[in-house]
Order: sequence, then structure tokens, then C-alpha cells
Amino acid sequence: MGNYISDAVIKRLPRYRRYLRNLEKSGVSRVSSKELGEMMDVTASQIRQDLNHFGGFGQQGYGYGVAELGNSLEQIMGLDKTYNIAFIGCGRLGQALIGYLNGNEPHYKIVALCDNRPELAGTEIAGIKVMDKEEFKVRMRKGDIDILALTAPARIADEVAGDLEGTGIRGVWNFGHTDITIKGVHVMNVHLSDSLHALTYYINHLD
Amino acid sequence: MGNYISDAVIKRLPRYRRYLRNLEKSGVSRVSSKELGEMMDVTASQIRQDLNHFGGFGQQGYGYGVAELGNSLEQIMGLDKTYNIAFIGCGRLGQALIGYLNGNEPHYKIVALCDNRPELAGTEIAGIKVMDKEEFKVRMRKGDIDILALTAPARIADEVAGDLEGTGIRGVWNFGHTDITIKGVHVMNVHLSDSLHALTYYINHLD
DNA sequence: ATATCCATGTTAAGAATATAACGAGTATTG
DNA sequence: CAATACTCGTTATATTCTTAACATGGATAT
Repeated sequence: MGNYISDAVIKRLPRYRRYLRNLEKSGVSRVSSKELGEMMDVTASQIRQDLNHFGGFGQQGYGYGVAELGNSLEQIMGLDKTYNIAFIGCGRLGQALIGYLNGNEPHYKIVALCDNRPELAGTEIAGIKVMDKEEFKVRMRKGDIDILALTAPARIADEVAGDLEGTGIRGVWNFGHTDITIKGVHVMNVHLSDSLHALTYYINHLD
Repeated sequence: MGNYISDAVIKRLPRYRRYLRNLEKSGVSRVSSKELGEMMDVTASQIRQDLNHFGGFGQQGYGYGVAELGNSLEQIMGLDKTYNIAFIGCGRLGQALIGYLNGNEPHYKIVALCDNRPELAGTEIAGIKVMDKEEFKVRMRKGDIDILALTAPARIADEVAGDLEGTGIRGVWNFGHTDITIKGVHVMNVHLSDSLHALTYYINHLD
């Protein structure tokens, strides 16, 4: 541990995990890098090379245990632990993500919500009280939030993001339309519109 | 035109455009690759190299015209045209995207909606009637839809995706939790949970 | 008008990433 | 129980992507 592994590799890990869990659900108990590569449309070599950054999970002549490798990948990503997550912005996008996490991601626990719209402040979403900006800033200082999801207009997100220091927040899942960078915190900028624009390029350049 | 340009380059174009439009809003009319690179935290060399795939947009000793380069990038991506887009899945995520597009993306026009839940079928969202699966399949055959956004459970999405041939749909913006590939159609798989999982890896490996 | 500065487009070098090759060890088959 | 087929981990090669270098020509200043 501790040694650097490239972004390209890390970004592929969730996808490997997804395919393995699907195989597991289908009752498949072993898989070779060749088989998995064909399913995922990547080379067997890449799979073996990627996994090898973290250790040897397979066996010669046999392949990989589907459940075991899935577990190992979860451990590598830290999905064997549970994370407290808070949302700034409880509009439709925020609510969509909250609903998804509650239903599908048991390792993420929603512990606090913030929205500055007067009609939302004081209401509850998924059993959690929606706080206004000031109350939320106090709540952040409690120190138990691991990840902050930003699903609010950039202005509000920027303001609150300025107050992260000393809160223990380690990650930001940013859906705002500006890139943000915060010292000591890992920011994942999602940018849905960028993906639509790239898609638009491609549909104009289909062979 | 017609010559291959790598994914890595294409994925960066929307971000360049975003920064340029923001500069334009701030009243900046010219920018050098060095200045832009410092803002965006990329090398000046990469910017020049990326742009050069599409032609020469700058001037020696001067730099790039902010508005002109923004326009050129939009033209490269095809954002000078307008696209008809349809949604399968009008839950919170679908509605969030519909609202965003209507308010912020004038080049995408929402022309059809589909949701199989009985309580939604027949209602209107953003002035568009929500159709059930069968009615929507007929609607697709009209041939005027450019992009299909999949914001529904994989099962339904897969079923409808099987009927794309001959509809003229060129792109799919897929928010489902399985990868899909369709012959002759460009699919942009978004996978929000993958980004959360990668973020989780990183917060466990902050220096 | 002349000289200096700037910043491009482009070519060359370097770094990172992906693919192929292969030796070693396990499972399977007859 | 021997022989064959598999498939891993790993090393080597090939490819792709990024960064640096530089010559050219326009902009700016005096």
C-alpha cells in the first residue's frame, strides 16, 4: 500500500467489480481474465496487469474466484467500510441520488442534508431533516461526515466548500458546473453536461 | 474531417469550452494557451496540441480570441446544431436532467418522454406528455429523435434499446447500471456509482 | 520604422499506458 | 499417473499520450 497507482487503473476498478457481482448473481463462481476480458471488451492482459498492482488474486490454470475477487476489489476501493455522506442541494438531482444510495448502496449512509430554499428548509427527505446553510455549517463541524455531495448551484456550493477545513470531510462528489479543488480533499467533478457534449461530438462522427 | 481523434482529446473539449465561455462572461476577450493552461491546470502544450487536431484558431504573439475559440469548439462538437432528445425514465433523475436541459442547454430539445409507471403515464412533464412503453415505441419510429437518454431501470432500458434500429437515433446517454452497446449508435455510459466508488478509493488513499 | 517580445503551430523527445510474450504452476483428461 | 491444456503473474515490447523544444510570424513599444 501507499505506492502510486494511476488514475486509469483506479477508474477501471468499479467496472471490474460491477461485472464480477453480476457474474456472481448469475451463479458463476470462476472466471478467467480471458473470459472476463471478452465480456468487458478489454484485453485479458490489461485485467491481469491491473489486478497485479494490488496483489495476486488468481490461480494458474484456474482463473479467479468470482466472489473472492469481487470482495478483494471492494476492499481495495474501501467498500468494506461505511461512509457518512451529506448533500448540499436537495432538488431533483439530489433527491435522485439520495434515493439511489438508500436503495442500492448500503455502504453509504446519508447523515445530513442542506438546501437553502425556504420551502425545503425544515422538511424531511428520506427521514433526514433539511437544514439551511447556517445550520448545516454547524452540523459539518460535528466531524462525522466523510463525503460531501454537491448537487446545488455553483454559488452555494462554492460558499460551503470554503468551510470544509477541519470538518474531517475527505471527499467531494461534485455535480456543479464548475470544477472545484480543495486542499487535502479529493474532489470528483462529474459534469453531466460534458458527457452529453462529448456524446454530441461522437454522433456527428459516426463512421 | 474524418480522421480519427482520440477519446482523451474529445473528452477535454467540453471543458475547454466551459472555461472559455466563463472567461467570455467575465469580459475577457483574448487568452493565451499559457494563461488558459494555468487556469485549467493543464499544460499549454496540451491545449495547443489538442486544438491543432482541428485547425489553427490562434494567432502568434496574440493568443486566442475567447469568443471565437468558444464558437469553434462548439462547432467542432456540433453544438451549433440542435438535437431532439427523448427520455426513457421520468423519475427524479430523469426530471432533474430534463429541467437542466430546458434551462441551460438550448441546443437540446426534449421531444418525447417514456415511463412505464401507471401513475406517470398520461401526465405531463415540462409540457411533454409521458408515454407508456408501447406508445413510445411507435413514437420512436417517427424518426426525428437524435439522442435517447436512459434514466430508467436496466430492464426497461434494455428492452427499448433493442428497438433502436431504423429509428434514426444516433446517440444514447445511458445512466443505467449496466453498460450497453448498440451497433451504429454511440453510447455514453455515465455510471454515477462508479464515480462514487473511485472517489471512495481516493479518500482512503489521500497522501 | 525597427527592435523586442510573445505565443502560435508543429516537430521531436519523453512518459505513461496498453498489449504481447513467456515461464511456472495448477487443473483436467485419458 | 502421465500428459495435455489452462491461465496466472510478470517481464518485455509496442503503442499512445503528454510534454518540451523551436522556428515562424504577428503584436507591441520606443
